[in-house]
Amino acid sequence: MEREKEVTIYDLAERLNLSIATISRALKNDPVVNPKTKKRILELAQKMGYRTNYFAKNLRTRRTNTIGVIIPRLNSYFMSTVIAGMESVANKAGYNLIISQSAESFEKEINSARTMFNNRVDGLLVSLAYESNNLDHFKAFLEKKIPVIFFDRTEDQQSFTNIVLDNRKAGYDATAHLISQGCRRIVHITANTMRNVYIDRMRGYQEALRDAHIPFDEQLVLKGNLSMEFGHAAADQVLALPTRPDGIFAANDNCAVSCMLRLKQAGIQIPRDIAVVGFNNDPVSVVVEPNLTTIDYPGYEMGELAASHLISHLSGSQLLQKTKTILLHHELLVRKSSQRS
Amino acid sequence: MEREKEVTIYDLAERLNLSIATISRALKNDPVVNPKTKKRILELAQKMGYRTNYFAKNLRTRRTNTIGVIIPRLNSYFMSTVIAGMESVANKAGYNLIISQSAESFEKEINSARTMFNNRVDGLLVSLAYESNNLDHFKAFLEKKIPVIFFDRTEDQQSFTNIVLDNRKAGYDATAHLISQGCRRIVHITANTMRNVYIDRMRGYQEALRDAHIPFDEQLVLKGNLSMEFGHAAADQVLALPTRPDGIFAANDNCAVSCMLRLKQAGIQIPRDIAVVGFNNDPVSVVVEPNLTTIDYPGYEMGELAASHLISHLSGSQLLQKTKTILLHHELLVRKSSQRS
DNA sequence: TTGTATGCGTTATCAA
DNA sequence: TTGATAACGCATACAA
Repeated sequence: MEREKEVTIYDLAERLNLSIATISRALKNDPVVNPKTKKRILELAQKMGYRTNYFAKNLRTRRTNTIGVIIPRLNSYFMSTVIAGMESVANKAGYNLIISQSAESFEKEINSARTMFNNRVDGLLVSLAYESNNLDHFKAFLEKKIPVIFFDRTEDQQSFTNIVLDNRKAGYDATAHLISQGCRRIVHITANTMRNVYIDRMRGYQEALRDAHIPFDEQLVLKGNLSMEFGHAAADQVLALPTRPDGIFAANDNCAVSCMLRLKQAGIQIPRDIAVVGFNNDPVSVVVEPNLTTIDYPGYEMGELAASHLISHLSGSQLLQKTKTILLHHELLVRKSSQRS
Repeated sequence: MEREKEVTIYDLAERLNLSIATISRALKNDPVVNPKTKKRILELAQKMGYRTNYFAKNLRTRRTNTIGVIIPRLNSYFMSTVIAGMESVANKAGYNLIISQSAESFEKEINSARTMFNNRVDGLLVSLAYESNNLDHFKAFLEKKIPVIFFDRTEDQQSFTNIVLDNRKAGYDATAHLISQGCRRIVHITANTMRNVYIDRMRGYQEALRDAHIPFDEQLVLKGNLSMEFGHAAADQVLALPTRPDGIFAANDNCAVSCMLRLKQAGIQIPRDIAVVGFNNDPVSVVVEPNLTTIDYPGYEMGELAASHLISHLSGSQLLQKTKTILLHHELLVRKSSQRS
């Protein structure tokens, strides 16, 4: 696997009878170097196929132009959209993305964090795993002043910036909508975790009930992993309840959809018997029949925002370096699955 | 953005009154160093929070342990599954993935290739853009003996390894199945590009027709970008045909699904009036009603295979370094959308 | 405007 | 088994 030798600034210097210092300056477009010589240098560099050695450069400058991304899973529509947004911004700014999946495991997340740390990423973008219950594995970044931004799946803390939806409000909106359609006995399908996004959506659900003077019934909260399989199981649970519910608010579209499919199999009419609202605006929501009412979650924008926020911080153009929470707007998209009137 | 200073092997050497050479050896677990001193070194390294400086290391060793991945788009179920498979293999082997999206643009793909080259990736995994019509932008890799593997979207060539499905066979299977269900007038919805996957699927379609003595009708081939929007448009075209087709083979599930939705809107019964087969086994195929018959495309396996193939090549454990084509197995999943008997 | 010299943190060669 | 030392390719402080 032998490599040919690379062209370096020494080679260029020798050919042009200049010092490597001048070459180096010319290559980074330093205004101090004579335009004519700069031109000669750049032309020769081009001709000889020179390419910057980023390892030497990084070794010198102690920056890597690399952003680490830790996410639970890549294979969801939402997450791949987020990554697409990040990649687009990062690429334009000359940053590379290194992506690692925690597979919802705390242990793997810790591992990923260490890898990112050892790879000396300039900054880190993280969406937490279900299992993660503390942020100790990010302390090292804090100590080295490497910025970390959490997005979507976050935790309340004072040390890092969070970028999230107003999940409480979104949960409220979804539930209030069901209530406005006449639902009184509303099931909430959510994740079996303390992760913020689910806690907050549930809180919104509860508040909407309270505001409508509907008593909260623990029995109507179904918890699982939000997979399509769990959607089926949830439907079975719904059907087995002594008094049939008339509405379902699911914390994710995939789960809502598979739940709908099972309910329909069982002869339930949607939305007449049971109205359904999901979360995320996954493309599948306009495939299922009736189309699923859902909360639009701007994944691409979230990715762009997280990346650009981090990068502007890194390039120092960010005045306010303080920790904060950034809220993205959501929107309730009303479709057939919930419209009774 | 000042950083504290890092612990280096010099610091360890000083503390232990050893040379950096010994430290370096101990850290890479060189058997030549005394077990006792090795132990002392590793303990101190741990205690002082030493971390390898990969830039120095890479600068010395001329390897980066980084794999570049260039793909058209990240936000499809198939592609994110592929990436997930790659990431899993790469991570275990100590490699990082750098991902770049070409957005189906030839120009951006060239750009991405250059970035990857400049970042000195150890190897490259590529799925070509719609627009790409030559591979000149990968010549630099060839010259530097940096291995490149193409997957899914490839091009016939002698220089690099391809990992693909037997798209011709898959197209044949899909079409033959429709024929077996009594279809005689079968539409093929495909991409507006010369990319291998689509050409081959179409070829299989034609061969299946020929074997069944059904004349090929150019009019029944609908070309577009395979988006959901195009699925709608394709449905409209189908409905506008003078003689109504009785079968549709679409080169991708998303498009097949949106086409089905529109046909149903128009009062067409599926599969009775028109039977439909898709491609990819996207989760949406079991949401649409009736469930979509499709070709199972093992994305995760393809990602794993591509990455492990590349890595074993890089680590030299690969005996056969010759260029070749690797075929993955596919499977026709027969569901309701095509079953007439 | 250009050049000299040094260090960034490793690995690896040669000696001891 | 360990040590001294020379690269690796670049950026930069200081000098000219």
